[in-house]
Amino acid sequence: MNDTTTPGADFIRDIIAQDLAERLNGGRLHTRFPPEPNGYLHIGHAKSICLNFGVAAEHPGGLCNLRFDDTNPEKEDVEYVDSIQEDVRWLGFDWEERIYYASDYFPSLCRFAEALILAGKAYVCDLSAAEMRDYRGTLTEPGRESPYRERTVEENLDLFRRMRAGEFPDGSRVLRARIDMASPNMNMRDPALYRIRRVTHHRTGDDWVIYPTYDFAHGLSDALEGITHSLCTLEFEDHRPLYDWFLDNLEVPARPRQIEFSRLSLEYTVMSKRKLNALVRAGVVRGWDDPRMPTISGLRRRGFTPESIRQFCRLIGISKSPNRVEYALLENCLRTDLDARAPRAMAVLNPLRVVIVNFPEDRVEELTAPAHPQNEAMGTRRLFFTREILIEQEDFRESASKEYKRLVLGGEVRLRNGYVIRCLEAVKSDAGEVIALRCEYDPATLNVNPVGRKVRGVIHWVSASRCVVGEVRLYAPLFHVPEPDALKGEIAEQVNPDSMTVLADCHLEPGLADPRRDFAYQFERLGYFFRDPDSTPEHPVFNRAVSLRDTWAKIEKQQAGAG
RNA sequence: UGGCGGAUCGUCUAAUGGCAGGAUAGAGGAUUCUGACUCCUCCAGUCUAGGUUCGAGUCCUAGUCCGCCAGCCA
Repeated sequence: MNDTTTPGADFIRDIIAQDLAERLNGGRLHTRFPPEPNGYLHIGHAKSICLNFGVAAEHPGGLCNLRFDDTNPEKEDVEYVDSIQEDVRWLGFDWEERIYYASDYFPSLCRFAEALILAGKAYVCDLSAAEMRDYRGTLTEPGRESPYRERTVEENLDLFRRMRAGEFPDGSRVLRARIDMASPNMNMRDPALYRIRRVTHHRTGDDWVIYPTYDFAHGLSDALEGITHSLCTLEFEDHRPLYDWFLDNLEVPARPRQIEFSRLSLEYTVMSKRKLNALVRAGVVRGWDDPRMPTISGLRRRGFTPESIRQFCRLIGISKSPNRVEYALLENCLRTDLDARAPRAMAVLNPLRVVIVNFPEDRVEELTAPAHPQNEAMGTRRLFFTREILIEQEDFRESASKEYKRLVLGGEVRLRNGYVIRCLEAVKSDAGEVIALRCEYDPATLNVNPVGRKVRGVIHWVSASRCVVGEVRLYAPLFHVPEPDALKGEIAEQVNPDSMTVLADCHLEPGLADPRRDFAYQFERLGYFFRDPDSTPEHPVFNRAVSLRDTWAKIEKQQAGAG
């Protein structure tokens, strides 16, 4: 897939181009992707990754760091650190040697804190969390100044050092910036800079009992790394004055600029790590990488390609507008990518037995089919035609209007990559259901259309004896409403109970016994399918990443609605 | 009754005072050994009301609606 179609300039790229033109920061461009390692990355993070790494790659000398914003050990874990790196790499981005951790800056941050204390711009506050909330005021009323706000520099320095030395219990004191308790911006009402937490950190162990807050750590980490453009989502807009306040009041080596954009919302799914975590914990999905999850690992397991996700991020663009992107757009990106590249195969999901009465019982005929109908370079594959074959149950009707382009009693269809067959008889059970078909084949129709008559259509099939039996999992959206965030109550109780359908008696063409593990196949007429890691050599398991566009299903639905 | 931000086809997104364009979805058609892909055609939009201007999606004024903010989360 061509990654460069529709470059899609946006307001952030415009700002950056202008900054570069004005030789701001000496003409340097340096961004960063700053995840907190407290969960798996999702498609919303992909948007940020594509922006940050993308914008850096577009300019000569542009760089993008990977930085873990690991300032809250209570929620963080190395499991997430590892998965995040894997996901960013898989998406196709490279931070080279520039992998950083906010926790690496804890000593520097401490020095910054002391500098603020020395300047009379930070103080140790003994208010409890509840008292602090009370003193903070409300959205419409100013807050009140803490009784500890006027401590001397010496006292503050002493207290802060003793906080760090572990002399005080958890939560008993915080270091606060001394700004303005009457600010209409709540973030400026003497925000907390450091809190006491005796929690083992996944990188620094028990070295620290005080940890910096996001606001204090983030902008200063940016400055320490020489970041020029700090791109983040809209909910941090209110934090920008504070971000700038730290840069203005401390001696920092660089002057990064924070720019905010809208986070991604996708129809029929949730995006908050809290909610995704709840789904995992409640067991309604099989893990962070469940193919129904909007996580990078879930999309990967489902069969999405990095290219399709990057293309999606390109198409949705970057803006500050509220948005909720249609799920169909994501699916379309995958289809477009896979249509060009996915090898073709045949698989029957709901089998119906067909006996070719004029084909000898012991004969096995080898057929050749292209791996891709529009791309000869992808080569060919071998199929086996036998007296007994399997077709899709829904590809046969005893009678149907001529709009139905499949097999009917007495009618002819072509078996994809094979012969034309005519249905002579439907064999029924005592209950009256069709359990098998008796058909005859026309030996003159291999790679040749019959003369003087037109077949109804083309259906897929597999040999009943020369095939492998496997499992196929079909997926529907995790939620049945386009905006699940608006649902009330426990998120785990709201998931679509039919979000996964397991078909255990699927018959696949022989080549699928040992499928490629890096890429999806197109099962012709059904969609794109990707081998699931639950597969064993004896029992392949495939996930349907996305169906093909299904015009017939749409017609049938309309007719059902009209009738 | 506080602060910050946002509003353009159904959806996402361009247009930086000068032809409202693209993508996707939708409708119709062509083609077809995938009811796929591809190709062609069509439908469809500037939140409201005033104002400035030769000219406004863009600037001004007043509204409306939506989002975020009262963690020692990020």
